[in-house]
Amino acid sequence: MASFPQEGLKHLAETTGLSVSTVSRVLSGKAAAYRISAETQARVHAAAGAQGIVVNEIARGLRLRTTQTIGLIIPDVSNPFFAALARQVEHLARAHGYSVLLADSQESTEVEAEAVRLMRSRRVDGLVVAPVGLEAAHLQSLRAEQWPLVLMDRVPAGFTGPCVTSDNRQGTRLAMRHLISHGHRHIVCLQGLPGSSANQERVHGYRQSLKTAGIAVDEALIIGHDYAIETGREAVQQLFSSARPRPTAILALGNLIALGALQALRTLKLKVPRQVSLISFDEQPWAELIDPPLTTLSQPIEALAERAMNLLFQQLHPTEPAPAKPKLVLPVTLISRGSVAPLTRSR
Amino acid sequence: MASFPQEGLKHLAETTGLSVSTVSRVLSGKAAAYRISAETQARVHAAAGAQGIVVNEIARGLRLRTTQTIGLIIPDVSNPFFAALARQVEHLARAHGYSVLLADSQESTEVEAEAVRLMRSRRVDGLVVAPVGLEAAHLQSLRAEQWPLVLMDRVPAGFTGPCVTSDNRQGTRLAMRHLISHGHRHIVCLQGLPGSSANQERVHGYRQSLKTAGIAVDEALIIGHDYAIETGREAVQQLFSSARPRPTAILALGNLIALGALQALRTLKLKVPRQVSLISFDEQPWAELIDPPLTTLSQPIEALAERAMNLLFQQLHPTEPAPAKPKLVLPVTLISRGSVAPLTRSR
DNA sequence: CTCTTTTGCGCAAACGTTTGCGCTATACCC
DNA sequence: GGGTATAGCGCAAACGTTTGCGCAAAAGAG
Repeated sequence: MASFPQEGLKHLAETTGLSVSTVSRVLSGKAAAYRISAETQARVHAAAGAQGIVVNEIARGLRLRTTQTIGLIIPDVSNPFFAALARQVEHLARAHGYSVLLADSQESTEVEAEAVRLMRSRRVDGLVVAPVGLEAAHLQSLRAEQWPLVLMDRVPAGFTGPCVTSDNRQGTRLAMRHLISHGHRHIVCLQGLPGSSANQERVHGYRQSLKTAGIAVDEALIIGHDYAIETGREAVQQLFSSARPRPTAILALGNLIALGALQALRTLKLKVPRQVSLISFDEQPWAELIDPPLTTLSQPIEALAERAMNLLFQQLHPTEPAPAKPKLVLPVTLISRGSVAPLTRSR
Repeated sequence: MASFPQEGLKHLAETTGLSVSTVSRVLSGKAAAYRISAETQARVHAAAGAQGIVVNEIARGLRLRTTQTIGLIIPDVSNPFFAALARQVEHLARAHGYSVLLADSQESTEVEAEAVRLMRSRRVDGLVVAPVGLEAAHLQSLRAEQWPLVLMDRVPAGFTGPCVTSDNRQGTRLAMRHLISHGHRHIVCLQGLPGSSANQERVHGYRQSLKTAGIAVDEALIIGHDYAIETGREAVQQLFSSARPRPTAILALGNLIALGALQALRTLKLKVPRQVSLISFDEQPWAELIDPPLTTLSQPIEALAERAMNLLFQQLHPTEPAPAKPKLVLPVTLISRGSVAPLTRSR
């Protein structure tokens, strides 16, 4: 497919009357080391400029055992949080001369494992993955084979290796302190993927905060099973239309979940924040424009990606004797807007 | 990097006592065609199952002159419109056995051209690109070399080849009819990238609609220079704080632009829709939750991606004598919410 | 029992690079 | 002018597959 005769070092060698070796050396900047005359270099460059692209990276990859490619696995690229991560990863990769092979795992461990297999067979130089987070085996085996790897956002139990996450406990604690200090006692926790580390830590922070405040944990208030918008909607729908005393606040553990919650609250005709207060994980451009402006927990997306890529590059180009097994945890900040109100007797 | 001894057909051949050829034939499903005995096949499969991944796709790609990879170039993956496109493209690609090499052009023609060069040297089997749309040369040259290619969303002037876009004129006409029927005469057009085709068509629809309604086009009301949130904000800031008679409606040609506009309107303390009506391109989950709920033009994202991929697969696996040069145009729908109000004398 | 056909598999070339080594021609030294 | 050093480049092997062809053994035919 797509083969013009004028391609490859071979053709370049013929048109210049030189050998493939020489052309290769000139084009890969090894001219000096191999004493190629300035005149010959010029000849090659001229011819190379005349043609378009020249070197076949596939053949190069085979010979050099490196593809200058990093694999990126993301649970859902259309989730703006991950989209931003992906963008940053791609930029940093390109800035360092790497291309990005993208896979969307659709929050499925099986798809993710399959993606890992694929990336291995494609011989990516390294992997940065925001895992589903329920299984570590396929990731751990990469490490066992010394395959450069960094995890972002979530890290499954049993994974021992470099990773960078937000400080999820601190995040929820920030949010819970905010809610509790406004008088809230019945706080719903709209969780994401239950077994997944980020979610677990957030839920842990939720429980801990309640305990610290001397509030009993009502397990029925921890609800949800993934990060989808529909799940948030259904959870709120169900929880707020039941007979039990109505909760007065919601902590949504993801931006899509919060959107779903808002949809449900609207159809239930519950006013935010008058009747229900809401805090959402993930800061987004639309957060301040929502009705009411949404109080959010902002994760340092760029920093997450940047630190992750740094950890990866350290593995790709080892200089130091490897700095232990770094687990970076980056702070989350609370952006206070209008979606949280003090609890009043009015209800 | 990342090299375990137990990898590759070679090793598999040694452990089974067979030749590399035989192993290759079994693993690639050519067993029958080469009369490999059932027993031998079983032996290979057993050994292959014991090891993990086996075949080196790089070497395979070199030999077979196909990488089972498609290149995806996107102006900004963090823009939810493109993120959704990217997700869909990735899914479809994988469903057909292809991987996706991702590049984010950052709305820069140079970066895009560089990305194309890269993808060519990486020997992707085909390319699907949402181009910046200002230049066609680097894309057209791909076509000249018969490189399978499809454009999405925008198509630069001078490009002759398969592409699929939204019906941008129809979209703006829908929006303009809506606004004009509500009595609006001074309508701002917050445009995206001026020279880019999607934008041009949208602006064209804007002008046409005004003319049809007998309204003079005020060039000063067509403002903006890209799809960024800041640009939308600044444009509105500037336009609505100047002395001239205040426009009563805004048509934003992108979801981020609309967000910027809303930010600016809020700081200017202009009420939507009482003082300013607003319609935005791109439907998003948050649109209905904005204050006020946003009237939007919904593009058929999944369909765009799906049609584009179909056009690409037709090129990758030609069956028919090639169905001309397909240019697909998909309809846009108006979702009417609360951000448009009838013009009153109140101002 | 010999000759032909079929079965089952391996040999080796090729894909397009990179690179260690070696070869020739010129330059330098005395 | 003979010998050595150096400059400038090409040969060929190797990376890990796939595949046309060929060869040995088994099976079938007579």
